Amino acid sequence: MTGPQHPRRPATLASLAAELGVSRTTVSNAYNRPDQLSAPLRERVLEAARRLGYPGPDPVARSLRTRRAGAVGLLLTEALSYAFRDPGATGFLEGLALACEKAGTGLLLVPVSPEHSDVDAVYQAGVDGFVVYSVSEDDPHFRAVLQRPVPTVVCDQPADIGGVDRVGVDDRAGTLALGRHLVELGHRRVGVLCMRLGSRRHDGPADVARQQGSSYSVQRERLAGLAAAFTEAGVNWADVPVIERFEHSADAGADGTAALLDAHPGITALVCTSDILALGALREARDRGLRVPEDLSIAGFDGVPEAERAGLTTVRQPFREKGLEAGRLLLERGDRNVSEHVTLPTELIIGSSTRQLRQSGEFFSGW
Amino acid sequence: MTGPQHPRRPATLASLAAELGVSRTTVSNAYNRPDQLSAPLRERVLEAARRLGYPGPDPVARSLRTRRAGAVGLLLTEALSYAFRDPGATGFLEGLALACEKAGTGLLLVPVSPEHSDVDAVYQAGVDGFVVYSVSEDDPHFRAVLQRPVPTVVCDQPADIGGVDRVGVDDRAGTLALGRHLVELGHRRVGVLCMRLGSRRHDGPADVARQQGSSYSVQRERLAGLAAAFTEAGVNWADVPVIERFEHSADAGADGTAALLDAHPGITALVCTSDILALGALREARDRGLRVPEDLSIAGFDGVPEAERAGLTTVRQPFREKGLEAGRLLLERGDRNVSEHVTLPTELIIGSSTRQLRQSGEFFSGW
DNA sequence: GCTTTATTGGAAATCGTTCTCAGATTCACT
DNA sequence: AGTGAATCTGAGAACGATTTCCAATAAAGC
Repeated sequence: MTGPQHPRRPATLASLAAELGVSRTTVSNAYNRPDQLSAPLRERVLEAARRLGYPGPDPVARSLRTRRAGAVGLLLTEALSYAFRDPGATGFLEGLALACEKAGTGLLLVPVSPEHSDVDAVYQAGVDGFVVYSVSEDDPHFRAVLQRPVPTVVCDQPADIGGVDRVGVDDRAGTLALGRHLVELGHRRVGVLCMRLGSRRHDGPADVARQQGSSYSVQRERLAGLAAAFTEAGVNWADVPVIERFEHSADAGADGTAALLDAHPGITALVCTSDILALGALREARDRGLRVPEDLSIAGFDGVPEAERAGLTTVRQPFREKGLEAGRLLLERGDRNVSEHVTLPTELIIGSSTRQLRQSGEFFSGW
Repeated sequence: MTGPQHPRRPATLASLAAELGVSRTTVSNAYNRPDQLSAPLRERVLEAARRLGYPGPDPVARSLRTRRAGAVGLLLTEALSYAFRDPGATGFLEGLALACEKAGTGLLLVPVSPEHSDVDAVYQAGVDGFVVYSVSEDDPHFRAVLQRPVPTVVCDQPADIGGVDRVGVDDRAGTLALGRHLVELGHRRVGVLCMRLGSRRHDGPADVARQQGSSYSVQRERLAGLAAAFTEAGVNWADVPVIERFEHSADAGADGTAALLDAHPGITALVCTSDILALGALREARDRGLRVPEDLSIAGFDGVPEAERAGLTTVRQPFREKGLEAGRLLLERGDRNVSEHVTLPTELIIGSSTRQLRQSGEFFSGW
């Protein structure tokens, strides 16, 4: 097998044309419009290209001229590499990739590292549009994306950005259903473990003001849904302990659960606003000798495979479909002017991690 | 929050320069060489840019001029979307993404769908180099990549391509160790379930000729390692049934296992050349009422998290490191001329799915 | 006050295509 | 042979920036 041989001065369309004694147009047509020139001539051109090692029209020059890059950019939360560890993000990516491959469009992952905020990467990306996956409202990279004169689709957050499409789920309805489920089971003394509410690291209790002022609308909505469910059951939401964790990992979930249980040993149910956190909560509960769900009910959000395998009660959301839909919005937009908003449904999955509260004296408040 | 406003005729560097009454060079310098012009002038330029909605230098035009795209292309096996379902591929992607984000380089996923072989996508990609992940030797997309006058790094396969870098693992040594492990446990009557050996669909037995003629060097090597291990134990490799499956999924693994056990009920050990297949094998064995490892030993290859959780005996390979290394080879290559080959080590993980063969009469051949 | 030396901004060439439009050639048909 | 239609081909202008000189101005040295 012979390797690639690259002449030090690579051939261009012009040099090939000169070599053949034809015009550049002809060579260009040989590649892009086979019907615009005779078959033998076309073959002659392609043969010469092969001989001179001409790899076909330069993609960058072509993009400049045609004003089409043939790729969409993807801006992700956190570090780029993190996306491949998060099951929700990979599901989304799979759907988006599916839409892209169907359209023959490339998918450019924009390098974003949490440390140096090199917004440059966004300005450097040669793309026809952007998909933004779940970033903070004040994310500088997102700001940069909005500057670029290309269509943009946001998934999940930020919500309510004028002029851009959005696809998401009804987070509030999801946690509302989940909260009501727990209420029905008799739970009144609950604790909540949520994901980061701001861009700056904060690990600890989050009061109502912080909850409502969060720059992450998804968390805001999920907490609001829970608040509504418990408020309508007569619980004073301000008394419900909400613990926030900056990192999104099972370890953080376990750690947050420990803090929560230390401070509020009396809770009978723990709601985590993501499955990853809930998996950590399950671990921590077991490590403490608490039986789930006998001693403590635990619920999550997202419906990632690992959580469903563990029998977690959760709210399932269609990650893959979100990716597909985001791709569709971006790639199949004609020249519409109005922005579209798509909200996909969620589904309450009742697993074996929640159950009817034991009717033990004072805490029972059913019937 | 106000949305992005895009003037219908977007400003260019030239129009901005005209507006300000300065030259294009000055505007360009304001962005790229702040030290080349006075601070007040620079501020005046940036202010005007803000006012006119100029989003900064066009990335495509800049790429054309500077001959740098600021991105590397990634060519994957199969469909692009498949990569996000395969745990090995996601591990690799995570490592590669890590290397990219460190270098501030974008990662362009080249759209490849198994149906229409639109090699165009490869020629369309504006990138400074390619990473190719585990494709067939005769893959047309790969051929196209070799045509492009940019550096290329291959991960896993194809091996032995002149002029391109490669990173992989010693597959043969891995299965050699695995095979010897089984031999030590007393197994002589074994069956093998392997991944696709050719680009065209084929599901069924693969004789030695087909094994050695495979266009997938990874499978070739893994089978060769097994052959070596069992040959040195006195087993005639040609008698060892090897079943091939085109799809790479647990379902295919279960299905292949069923075929293998139907045709060769006497085997005491089953080696799968990937963990995904092995997970399906475990399921099928259980469905048949076979106890693993008491009635049948099962082993895999790759060391994906799910398999290790299941206690599978396997050969672990460092996916993430492969990605990191591939990125390093591509991004940190100075202007070296010789191609580099990196081989990372594997590790035999002995789980609970293999055990000493029961000393039952005629089949026992230990001591 | 005159020359030397930094500093700063500008003119023009270039990167490799595609596109428009007009001119040239071929071909069939009367 | 003449005509009109059909088919190809070619010259030049974009596309939007960067880069290499060069000229002009300002600061400094004697």
